[in-house]
Amino acid sequence: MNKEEGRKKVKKLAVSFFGKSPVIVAEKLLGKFLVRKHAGKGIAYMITETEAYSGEEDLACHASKGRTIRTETLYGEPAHFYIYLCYGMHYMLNIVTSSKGHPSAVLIRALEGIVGPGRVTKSLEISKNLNGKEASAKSGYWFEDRGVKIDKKSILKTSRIGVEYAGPVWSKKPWRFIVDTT
DNA sequence: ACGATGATGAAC
DNA sequence: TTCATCATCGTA
Repeated sequence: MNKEEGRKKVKKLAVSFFGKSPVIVAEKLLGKFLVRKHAGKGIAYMITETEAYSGEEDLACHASKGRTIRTETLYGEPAHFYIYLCYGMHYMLNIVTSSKGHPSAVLIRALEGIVGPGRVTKSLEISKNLNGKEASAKSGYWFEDRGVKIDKKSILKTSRIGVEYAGPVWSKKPWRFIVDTT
């Protein structure tokens, strides 16, 4: 056990953490850490902004198109990464939630000091080859609880970004969660 | 305000 | 096979 781990309790998030509705998981991921194995050590980044995408009925969720090659990952096991290319240049990092057969995921929109979903994947060198892989030491990316407690009152909830096409009902769902650091 | 840039799904 | 669309970002 190294010094950092000795000071605070560090718990890797289990599959069961992700086996819930994406709205719950999205909020609970704030203050948790995304850890990347790089150059022989784990570099941890605190998660500060997320969005939930929930099921085929959610017209903003890619699963609203039904089961396709692309959405297959969303229909799979929770705690697996769902990565796709957006606007031809940016990879989006999502983690599958809920249970197998129930397509849903949480988009990681920002980490501490890295704001924006495209910047997150660029900074951590995440690309499509992580799609479908489980969050684990084996894939090189996983999640940890490092004992940071986020006060409910410092969590900002807004509608999701860039999903106007989903119509008023779904684009206005308050499923974007941000740690208010002001 | 706008162009970059390519996978995806739906139409034909 | 073609076409419009897109969970964005850097530059102006």
